Amino acid sequence: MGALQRTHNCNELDQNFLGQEVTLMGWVLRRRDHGGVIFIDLRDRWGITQVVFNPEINPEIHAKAHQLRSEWVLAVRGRVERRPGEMENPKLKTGAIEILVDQLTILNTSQTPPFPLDEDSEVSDNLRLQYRYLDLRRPEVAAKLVMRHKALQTVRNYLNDQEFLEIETPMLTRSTPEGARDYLVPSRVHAGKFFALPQSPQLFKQILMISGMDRYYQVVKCFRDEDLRADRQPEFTQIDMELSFVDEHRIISIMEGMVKTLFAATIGVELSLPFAQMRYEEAIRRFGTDRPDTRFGFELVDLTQALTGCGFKVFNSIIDKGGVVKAINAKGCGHFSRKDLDDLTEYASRFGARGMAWIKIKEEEWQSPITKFFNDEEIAAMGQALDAQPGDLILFGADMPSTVHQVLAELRLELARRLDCIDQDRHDFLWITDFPMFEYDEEEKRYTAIHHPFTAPHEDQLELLDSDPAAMTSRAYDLVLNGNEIGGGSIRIHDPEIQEKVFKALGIEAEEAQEKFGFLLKALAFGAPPHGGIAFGVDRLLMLLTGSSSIREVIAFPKTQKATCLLTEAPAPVARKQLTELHLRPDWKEE
RNA sequence: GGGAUCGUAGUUCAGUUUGGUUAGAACGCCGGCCUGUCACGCCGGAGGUCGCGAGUUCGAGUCUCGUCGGUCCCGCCA
Repeated sequence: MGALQRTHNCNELDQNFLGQEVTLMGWVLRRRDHGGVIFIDLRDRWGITQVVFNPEINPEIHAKAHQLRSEWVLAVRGRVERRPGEMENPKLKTGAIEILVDQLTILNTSQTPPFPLDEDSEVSDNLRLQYRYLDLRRPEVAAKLVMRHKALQTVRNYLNDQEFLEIETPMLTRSTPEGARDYLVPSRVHAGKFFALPQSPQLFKQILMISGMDRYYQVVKCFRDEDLRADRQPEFTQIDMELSFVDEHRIISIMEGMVKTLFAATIGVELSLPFAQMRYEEAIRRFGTDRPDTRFGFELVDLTQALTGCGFKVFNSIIDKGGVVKAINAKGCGHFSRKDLDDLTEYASRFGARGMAWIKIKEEEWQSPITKFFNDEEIAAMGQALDAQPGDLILFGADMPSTVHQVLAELRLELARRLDCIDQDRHDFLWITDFPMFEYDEEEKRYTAIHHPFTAPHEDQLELLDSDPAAMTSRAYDLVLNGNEIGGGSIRIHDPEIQEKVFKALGIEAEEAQEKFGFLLKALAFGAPPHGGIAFGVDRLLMLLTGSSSIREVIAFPKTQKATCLLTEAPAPVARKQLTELHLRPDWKEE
């Protein structure tokens, strides 16, 4: 008798297979030992099938089955039987049948698992990540990796159909200024020199366009050595793309097709095209953020003009210093208690608010510690601007614009969460366009690129490069879904002269530009086609598609918030000899 | 770099407010019984560095300080 060969998986047998001899392989999910008959739920990647050991059929095998325990690995051969009488289990796809076992091979035993795999019980991240291989056996966890696979396959098929080429770019590349902190790899061959892991394949994909590849994509790991969040890991995956001879409209329309295909294939949602678009300026003005969640209201209203010269000193002095006063009308929140308001104020303070004025709109009066400072005209103006009705609550932000915007943007999200007024079935896609080219960095006393230094400005604004860079807008675009940035890109500069001017505006001198980006400038001079691209965050996208609360859930082997891997215990010390080879001398205390 | 929160049996958690006898429950695990269960049932049993270290106290799971780890957030990062 040879070794058993698997004939089916644990999710495919039903009445159509009655009477067939089959062989299944999998893990013991649960055993129900009645002394006589023994039931085992056998689990594999696909599902669960009940296998039965009956002492009357085969006493020897039955005795052997008695010792089976959780997560032992089995091969069973037997006949597919209809379950007797009322014994069907509607919860299982295979619930109408069972396997009457006449041959059992124990392929492996297992220690008792450190946490239960058979239910969706809460297990600490600590344990889950330490025993990630067990965690991944849980169907609901495995399902997320399955969906990730399906999503990537769908995207690849779509892009292949659109004549994109999948091309790999180096993981060992050079560190470039701007952007996030690099992960560095010391060179053994060149003492004192370092590779950097890519933050994105930005320059390579542009060079591929210059190479005439025309359309490139890659499912690619990117690395940023910054602190982690629920939606940020130090290594993450992008669907990265670049196209030649296109403008932003063409790119946006191709991407909309891709996203529509993706949503249909993964979660069966039919999106209607095209997606909404909004200029950056409008997003900030109405929502305080460049990634607004448009599933609910509470929009920002600018009261600066209406309240200039008002009797409230706090507002006045802020306006005098160039600040703004904006407010949101929390419709129907007039009943909020003092504690509710204190909580919101405390919440606002996390984002830089130094206080939060509020007004409760009552039938007979405006109830607030600050109403007395305003005259009738000001109150009327506010009431009209905010559409204030009895029962409403007005929340104010008064500070420099960036602080006000951040605070009110976070407050409106917090309000929506508290009131539970977000329609979870909605998929609000929104393109944000016309970002500023530059923003002024107070610390470094220079302009930095909002997107990156290769983003093209609008051509009719080129003369502003010298006179007023801050007023320039770029040909960049982000795709936002329900308040989450899931992708972003731009049309690039393909003219080396403009590229040099942009570097100059960023305070990067010609010499430095040559040293750091000389290879790109040189390439641009050899007939670079107009081109542009975009990249999607695969992990965030999958987090949204699976309804997960962290991207760790959709990454097979994620890192903890302190950027360690609990499974492998990386990072770890290395032998002194390895350091010497790399020309590194440790200045840390050795164990 | 900073703030918040959690850490008690293999797991999930109660006990910490107000320090005081032998630290409990459920699930899991082990043993026994059980021929139709599917979260099987019944009976019995084992299982604890209360994260770690100092301190206060006659006495610390409980109070104080430090430290380690998980998570969330600010800064940082597109």
